[in-house]
Amino acid sequence: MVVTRFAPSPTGYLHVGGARTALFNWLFARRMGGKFILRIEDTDLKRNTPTATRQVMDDLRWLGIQWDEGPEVGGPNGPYLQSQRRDLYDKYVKQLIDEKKAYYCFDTPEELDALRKEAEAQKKNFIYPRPKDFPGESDVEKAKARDKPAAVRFAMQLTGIVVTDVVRGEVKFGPGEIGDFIIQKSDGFPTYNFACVVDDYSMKVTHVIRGQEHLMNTPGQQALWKALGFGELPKYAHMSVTISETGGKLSKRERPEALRKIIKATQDIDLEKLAEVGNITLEEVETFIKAKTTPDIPSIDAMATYLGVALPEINVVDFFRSGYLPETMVNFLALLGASPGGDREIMPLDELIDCFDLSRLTKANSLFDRKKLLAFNTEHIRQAGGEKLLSHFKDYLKAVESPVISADDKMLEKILEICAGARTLADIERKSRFLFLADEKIEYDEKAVKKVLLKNNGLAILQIVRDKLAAMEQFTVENIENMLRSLAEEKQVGLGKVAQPLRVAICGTAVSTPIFDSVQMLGKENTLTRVDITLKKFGQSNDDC
RNA sequence: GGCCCCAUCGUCUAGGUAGGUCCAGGACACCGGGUUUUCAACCCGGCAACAGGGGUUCGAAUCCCCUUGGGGCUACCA
Repeated sequence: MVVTRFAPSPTGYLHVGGARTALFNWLFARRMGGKFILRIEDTDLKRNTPTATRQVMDDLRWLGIQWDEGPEVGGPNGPYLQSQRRDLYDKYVKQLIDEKKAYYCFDTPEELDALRKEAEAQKKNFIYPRPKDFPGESDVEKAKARDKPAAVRFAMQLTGIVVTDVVRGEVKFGPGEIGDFIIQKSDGFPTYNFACVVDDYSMKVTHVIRGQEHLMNTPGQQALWKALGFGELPKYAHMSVTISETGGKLSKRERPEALRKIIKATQDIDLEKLAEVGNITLEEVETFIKAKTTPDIPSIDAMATYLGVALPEINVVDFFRSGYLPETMVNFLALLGASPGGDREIMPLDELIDCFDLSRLTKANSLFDRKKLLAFNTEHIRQAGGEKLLSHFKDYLKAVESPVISADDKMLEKILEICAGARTLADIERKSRFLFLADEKIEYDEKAVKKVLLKNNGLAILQIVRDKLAAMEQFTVENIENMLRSLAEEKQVGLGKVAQPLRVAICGTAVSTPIFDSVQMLGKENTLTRVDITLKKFGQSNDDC
């Protein structure tokens, strides 16, 4: 049976690169009728974030990626947190040491650094100098007494290694190219390369599908696998890497960097206020701008919101909060660096699973194109249809704490219906939120006011519209439409000339749900109140125009 | 610096494993036009690529080599 796994380290939110790796593993397992395991690689105490595991699981679930074994669901090969598997790693480390396939070393970071610098100066690859005789337990005691760190290194095989990769074919590594790497850190935790091998074996993983950044780890892991006597190797598939628009691997750093750029490029920013909204000190803001430190994600987000700027989405939650559907993400990610062949693009999940094939993975790196993602989202919103879209929309509204959440299902369905063609859920929320604000809380967009109210007799027309609305007995979409259309005809102007002032009056902005429906949904009373407020507020300034 | 991977329109890609059906197809973006009560959506049309150089072959986007360019790794991170 095919067994795949996704093994993130809990250092933060799940980002799209990780999501893609998880998705490919999951898709392949589903396709082959196999199992998909979630394993948390929390062996680096310094980098772990307490909430990260929770976050990653939430994000995977939002995408619809269910794990058959792993945290919370359990399974026969647990525990699924590496920090809880120390005994297993210790056992294998001991085995390797006993068999003289691994040895203790006591170098300080400074000593290693010096060796590395020397190698570089000689234009050579750094290879750790393996001692002739491996240190024994007594040496470990001695080192500890002198406060020297004791780590364990794997005595790497000296012959060359060939990695057989499903997407790249045979990749050869010459003899002596891979040095003795550390398998157990001085804090007693295993390193990634070691824990990964032990776990892939003990969890019976058959296919290791991961990013190309791991290709260079593979010869070492393969050698370890053999030294441990684990038998037949799993199949390896190293996928292309996702590149960002700014070049280089898509990384979590991009959001803070984008924010830093914006802050630097903007004049008159109240740094104290910025620190306050970001819940950090003024000093931290300053060091952040100087690119010396990076605040936490919530701080970054809060500051961006305060500045009213949109940062590029990187994490799965970012896309959720920007109004993308999980179906969009899954479809788009499944096709990034992979292709079903032919012209197929927008596909439902079962089809995605059906056509998934490791041999269709692309070798070249691919750029994450947000514009195309937007197009995918537009299409998926269109295709999602009633119930599913409604449920996604409600999830979204809750997450962004929109006032629109106060609407009942019928109302939300109506909004979704009249917003057909929207690109994101955020668009729909933006267009409809005016319906759920108090009449006196409407914020007027300066540009919109200038353009449609203070020009071309906007206010005068608005007054006429107001009177006609007030006189209307049946406040129906049809009547509202007829009234506005005939008024436009009467005045010999386009419908926009009479509709836009009304729109700005009730929404404060030039963009909203279609005007006839908007007015009807708002209701006669609120509409008139808002128009009156608008007329009063901008009435005087009309004289100078 | 060392090692490794990669190379078709601006972008994602089809075609490449079995060379001719490819003066290279689709999608997104972009440009032009249409539709339109805003923003979208929608409809029609257009622009646009086999990185360069050598081979092999009757014939190469497809096979080989070199150059160039991009990316990755080079941690007691994963």
